[in-house]
Amino acid sequence: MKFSKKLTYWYLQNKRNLPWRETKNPYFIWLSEIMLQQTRVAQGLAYYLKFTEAFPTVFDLAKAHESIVLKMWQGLGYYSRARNLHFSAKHIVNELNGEFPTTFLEIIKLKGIGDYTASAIASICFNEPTAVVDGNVYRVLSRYFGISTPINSTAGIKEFKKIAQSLIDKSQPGMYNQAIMDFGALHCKPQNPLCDSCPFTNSCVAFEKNLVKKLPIKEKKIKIRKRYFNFLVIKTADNKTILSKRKGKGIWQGLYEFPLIESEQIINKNELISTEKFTDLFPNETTILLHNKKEIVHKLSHQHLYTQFWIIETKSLENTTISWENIQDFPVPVLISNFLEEFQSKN
DNA sequence: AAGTCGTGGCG
DNA sequence: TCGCCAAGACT
Repeated sequence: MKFSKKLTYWYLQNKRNLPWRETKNPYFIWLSEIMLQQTRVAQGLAYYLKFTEAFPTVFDLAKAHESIVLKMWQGLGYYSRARNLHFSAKHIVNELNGEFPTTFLEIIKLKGIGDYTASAIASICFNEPTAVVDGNVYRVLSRYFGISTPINSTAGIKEFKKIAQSLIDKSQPGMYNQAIMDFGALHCKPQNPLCDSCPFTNSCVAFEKNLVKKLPIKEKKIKIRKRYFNFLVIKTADNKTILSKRKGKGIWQGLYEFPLIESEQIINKNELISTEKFTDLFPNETTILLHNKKEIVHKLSHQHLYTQFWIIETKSLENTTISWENIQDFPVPVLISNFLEEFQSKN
């Protein structure tokens, strides 16, 4: 039996019922695809429901302020997705008359949409036979065909896209694409794939050659950088604090945080108050208390952040300050959010 | 084109 | 514990 036919048969019996599978509205499909990039369905689902309720149309999303969008995205990670989503929503409303583009070549022009997402939207919403290649597809195809080309090499990306494109069911491309992804997610899993009950065992090269555990092959290992963060959690006499917006290209762009002093190592109170930034911020007398005795290690994909929260009590400040009651309105990274939850439960 | 960008779950 | 990796895209 043909690969796509067998896959479709499996899908119809095993597919997950997910809210974005009840629609072909490109705005909703777009939303779901962006949210699910490098993100598990279990984690993205609640955000999808929240977004579609708050922003039922692209116009609603476009007219929201970026900070509101980021606040709603808080906790989902990879925040450039939210910024690009919002940017493209405004572009669709202002430049495309509110109409979502209808072909792969037009869809992929949108900021934040690459080959995968353009293929997904074009196939699901507009029946265009463009094959998706995500982590699931790499795994299924590398195992089934016994391909050892690294999936994150330039050659591998081209090779797998070509094979995926050759396999797609052109009569139902949207269903086929979702079928191969669901098969990878539920059956041909990274660890402990269900080979015992697999409909493809009689033709799977990896199964035949006992290579299932070795495939797919991914090259390079990421390097993790250690950083040492000191957040200055200010409490003035009139119950205000300072948050600043992260700018530039690094982590958490667009999110807010307490004034940050980064150091080369873990530092103590004396070392903290002798830094230039500290004396700039607090020329006057302050009370300083280290909130967490042991540094909090926050792990990102490429960085480990060794973090200390310093509680600083001072009279009042000339800098722009915000009220502690309003702090929950600001989009913050999980590291800050976790601190706030614990800190405010005690105060 | 190799590095960067979050967070959480799993074995 | 710790490494892997999850509906990738951008620079």
